[in-house]
Amino acid sequence: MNIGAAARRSGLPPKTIRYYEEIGLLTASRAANGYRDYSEADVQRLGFVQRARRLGFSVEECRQLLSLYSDRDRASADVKAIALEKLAEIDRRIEELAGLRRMLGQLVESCHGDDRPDCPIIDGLAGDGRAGGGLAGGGRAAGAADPAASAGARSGTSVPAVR
Amino acid sequence: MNIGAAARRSGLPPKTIRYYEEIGLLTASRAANGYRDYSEADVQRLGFVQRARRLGFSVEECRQLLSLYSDRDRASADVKAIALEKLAEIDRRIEELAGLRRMLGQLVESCHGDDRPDCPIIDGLAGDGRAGGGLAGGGRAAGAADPAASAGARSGTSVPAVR
DNA sequence: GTGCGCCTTCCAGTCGCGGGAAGGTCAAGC
DNA sequence: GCTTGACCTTCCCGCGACTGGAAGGCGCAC
Repeated sequence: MNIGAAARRSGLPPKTIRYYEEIGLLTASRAANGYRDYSEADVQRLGFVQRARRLGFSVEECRQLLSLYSDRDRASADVKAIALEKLAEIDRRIEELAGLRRMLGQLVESCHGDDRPDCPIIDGLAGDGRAGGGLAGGGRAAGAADPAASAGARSGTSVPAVR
Repeated sequence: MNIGAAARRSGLPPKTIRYYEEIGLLTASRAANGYRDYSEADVQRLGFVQRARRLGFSVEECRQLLSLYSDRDRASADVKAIALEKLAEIDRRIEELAGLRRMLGQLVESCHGDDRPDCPIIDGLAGDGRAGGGLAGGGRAAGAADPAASAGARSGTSVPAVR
């Protein structure tokens, strides 16, 4: 099976499949003409990665999950641990966004939104000190309770677009 | 004021301030020795951008907000429109994450997490068809009701880390 | 004069791809 | 046999919003 067919069957664009091969996430055998050649099992793995990505797992996490996938002696606890951590990450991200939403919502609510220049949103951003929320300076954003020993990451948890 | 002092007062790292200058978001005058020199008004603008970024506005949106900030004839409606759109974006993102959370939560719940290899999480990712949620193939993720004519973007809404 | 901390520029890397160029391959149609 | 078009290959560049580091200049205290 050529890459195009594998792409249609797995839901991943050919470019992405090549990228995954380049970074060593997946492999593909080659036909005599140099074309990549995918087996049914390959397509299975491609679909596996596609679904894992759509659930919010990073490519590196997909690597771990793939290795567990093909490990017949895995402990489901190992899989669950990864999933639980991702779940916690998603929760943190939701909390963070909820905090943003709260602050921005307050500003928006207090703004008349007419043709006059007076604007509490601008004032809040300008840091006049009257900002209620966490807009001050050194503070932590919002919602997130703990310093969050977040895994080296800036806030992201990005997921591929569905098309 | 040198860049270091401006950085401490605005909450932005010097690297970021230079970057903002490079992309034309802000400007800085230069002292005789070639050092960047920041006025009080400059520091105000830096803080403005810092707070806007922390609220989830992209750098391009910060550009618009800055221009409204320094426009004495602005209509607060213009500011509010930007903020409302951002609010909607945040809401979409939260919905999307909530959908992920739901699906992943279901998988996690159904996994015993012991030392045996049987694992509904792996099975779900492997696409055995028994996946309840939106893991199938061509479908839309979860939560998001509408095709979402989302502004050219893949899911992101990233916010700078607070430190 | 020498050490330290600050400043400057430039280059490279991050993450997960997408776009597009330049060229090879294959099957269908004439 | 020849062309056409769809497919495939590799390669490099770009995104957003920075961060890290190298190499070198400046300012001030000791």
